Amino acid sequence: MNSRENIVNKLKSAGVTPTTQRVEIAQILFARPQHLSAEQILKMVNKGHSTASKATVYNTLGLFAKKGLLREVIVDPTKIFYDSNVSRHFHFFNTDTGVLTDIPVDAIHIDKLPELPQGTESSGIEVIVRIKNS
Amino acid sequence: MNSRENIVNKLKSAGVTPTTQRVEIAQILFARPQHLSAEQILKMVNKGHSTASKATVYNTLGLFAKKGLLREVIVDPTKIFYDSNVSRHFHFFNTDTGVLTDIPVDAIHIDKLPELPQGTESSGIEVIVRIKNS
DNA sequence: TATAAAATTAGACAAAGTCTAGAAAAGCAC
DNA sequence: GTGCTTTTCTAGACTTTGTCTAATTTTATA
Ligand SMILES: [Mn+2]
Ligand SMILES: [Mn+2]
Ligand SMILES: [Zn+2]
Ligand SMILES: [Zn+2]
Repeated sequence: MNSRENIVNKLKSAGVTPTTQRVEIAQILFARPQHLSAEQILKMVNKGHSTASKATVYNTLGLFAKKGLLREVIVDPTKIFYDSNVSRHFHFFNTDTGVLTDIPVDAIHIDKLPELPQGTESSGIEVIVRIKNS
Repeated sequence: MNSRENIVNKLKSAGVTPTTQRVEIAQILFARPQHLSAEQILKMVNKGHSTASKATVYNTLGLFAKKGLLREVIVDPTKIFYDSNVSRHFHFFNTDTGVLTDIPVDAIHIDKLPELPQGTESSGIEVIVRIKNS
């Protein structure tokens, strides 16, 4: 399913040249829907057979996000989470454990959206439910 | 209205000893509803008559947040915003300008809240509408 | 006023992320 | 394939936000 061939095609379709490093990073990310930080990905890549530098990992994650292959989730003040699930959904963030979990889109209903400030357009609505262990 | 006396009482009511530095920081913050970063506050304090160290500013903001006098808003991966409006409301975040703006609570209607993961309790729902200049 | 506890400080330190300049790889024309 | 250009990758310096430490100062209390 997420064979190397599939990943290569996914990158090509998004207009991203499938280099060794990018394919390696993509294989880790797109293996399943998950939330990973840049430093986690850096470590995971360098445990595998090929390697990538810090700069390449950061550049690649930024590129993937720009091309819509990844979603950046900003909930933890110390690091960005990269979400390999780019379909519309929301998040729980457990402040005790630092774990991010998905909330299916239909589990929350939002209506009566606010009027945007003059001269701006929306680039997405985020809902974060902060939770703690009880 | 927000005289020194008022600020001192506000801190005392929250169980915070009103030291010189804390009162100075509080006067800046509670002058009006606003969203400020720690570094902005540090600069503002040290332009005034009294001063405070970096460690004290960070400690004070953390303490105020813990005591419910401030709300931390995490939308910008590079810094925390401290919101002097602790009443329930949501935010626009303009990714082009870095400016955070309030959305009144009644401008968004959320129902059908998700079930929380086992063994957790909610500590607040955040809605962030990311916007960009059009 | 004496003592203990709480708060402040300078500056070292940590961690995430950015930048630079050179090396390597990829793409392209022939 | 060869040469040439453009893109990508890299190590490591650097930046920024934020934390920590150990000594000093302030505040609370008896
Ligand atoms: Mn940070
Ligand atoms: Mn950061
Ligand atoms: Zn997600
Ligand atoms: Zn606000």
